[in-house]
Amino acid sequence: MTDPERPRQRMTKGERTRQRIIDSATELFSRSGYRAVSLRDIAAHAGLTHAGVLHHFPNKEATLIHVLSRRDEIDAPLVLDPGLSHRALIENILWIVERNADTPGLVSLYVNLSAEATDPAHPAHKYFVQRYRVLRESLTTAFTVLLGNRDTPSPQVAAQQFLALQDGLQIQWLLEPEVVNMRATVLSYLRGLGIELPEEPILRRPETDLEAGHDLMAEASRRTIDPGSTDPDR
Amino acid sequence: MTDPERPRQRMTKGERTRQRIIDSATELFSRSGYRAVSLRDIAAHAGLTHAGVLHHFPNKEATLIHVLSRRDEIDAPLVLDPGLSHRALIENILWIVERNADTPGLVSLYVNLSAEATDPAHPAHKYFVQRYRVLRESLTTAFTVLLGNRDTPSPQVAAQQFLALQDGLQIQWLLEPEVVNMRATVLSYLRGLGIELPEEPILRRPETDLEAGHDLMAEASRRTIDPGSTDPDR
DNA sequence: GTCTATAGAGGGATAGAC
DNA sequence: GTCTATCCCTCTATAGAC
Repeated sequence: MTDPERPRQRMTKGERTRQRIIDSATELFSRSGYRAVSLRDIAAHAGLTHAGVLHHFPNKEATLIHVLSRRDEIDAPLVLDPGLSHRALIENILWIVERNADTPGLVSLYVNLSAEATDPAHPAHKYFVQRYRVLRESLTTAFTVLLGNRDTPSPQVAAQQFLALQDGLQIQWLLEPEVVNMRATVLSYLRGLGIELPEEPILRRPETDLEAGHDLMAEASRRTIDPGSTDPDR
Repeated sequence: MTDPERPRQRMTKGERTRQRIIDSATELFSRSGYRAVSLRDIAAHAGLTHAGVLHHFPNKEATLIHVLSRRDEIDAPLVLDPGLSHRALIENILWIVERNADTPGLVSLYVNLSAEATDPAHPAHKYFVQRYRVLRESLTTAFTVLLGNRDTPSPQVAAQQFLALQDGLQIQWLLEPEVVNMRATVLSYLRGLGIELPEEPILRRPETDLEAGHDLMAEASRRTIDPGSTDPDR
């Protein structure tokens, strides 16, 4: 899988084009969702024709798979590293909430996709089912410790509430950014659970094992298209 | 506006067809969202051609407006009746949560539409902005009283959290209905706020002033198409 | 009130030139 | 590696017959 951190100079021309295509797909899917964006839209944004895009990816669905995979390469280590403390997991999620408030496009991508993907026929359906399973599991473990001997909510319910709160807030925030403070509202929920975190934003990205948790998407990808086989340049 | 309670016998043929079209549109939008459903899909489901649909509605957008208006005629009195007590408002919302768990299509409609409609260019954008404004306002007033002299969360934040929780839970529930109990999880949130409600479902629809709050959609409709002018039969 | 026919735009995907 | 050209499909919307 392409390493987004590798300097562009060291990439082949094909790799750079693939990168540009995924950048464009990310931005356009973010704005309007997967189904409403055409290959021609993506191609125009990336500066080539739709046939050019289909030289690098076998079909439209493959571009979506790559967009999601790349997000996971960046974020998965923050939440799936098994070496993470329970507190660090919550802090890292809070950091993501914080960063989201600066990247409305990214938020829009996940809001649109997670809604579309509730349809079992959607190409990203399995991906989102898997995603929420993994996140709920991690959070349930963390809350089991962090909630101490509280009896309500249960760690399982707290995990569902915590994730639901973030998703729901994103919709309200996209509709009216001025009236919703995602970070403060999530913090307030955690305080209600007796979990105190610093009021100030974290700013810098938390340090992580960059190799951790990269395979959240792996199963879903394999069921559809092997991303590795779609690069005719290597 | 058509009264959905009036017996079908007393409707003209045109009214019945319009009703069937809106029923079909509701079901299909619920399954796949607005943009992914075509007029031909709606027409086929309602048992006529797409040209037949366009005889009753000037364009696709008008069907969406009518679908949303009809939902509001049913649900708005439950949350916008000014004669409602603060406790009754929360109970009515809980009743809606309860009913939602029996109507996945309806849940899917709002999940898909509220995501699509975060785009300012979406025909239902203004509608959803308005919808959340009104709901937050009602809930803020209710929480101002119900939270007593708690200082955290503020009534405004509680209103945002309460709505966000419901929206986010719907996504998780649509993805994996077996692992999410929407009613119990919302109840647990309210208990955390010190608001105790009966553990058992409410079952029957709460009684309301059926005329209350019908104009949530009115402004948004007027800005696009006057629904009254689209029925050539009257 | 509903249909067929059609216009005109745009979608995904493929073949083959360069 | 990228293009043009093309196929074939589906979309929204309109015109006009019945």
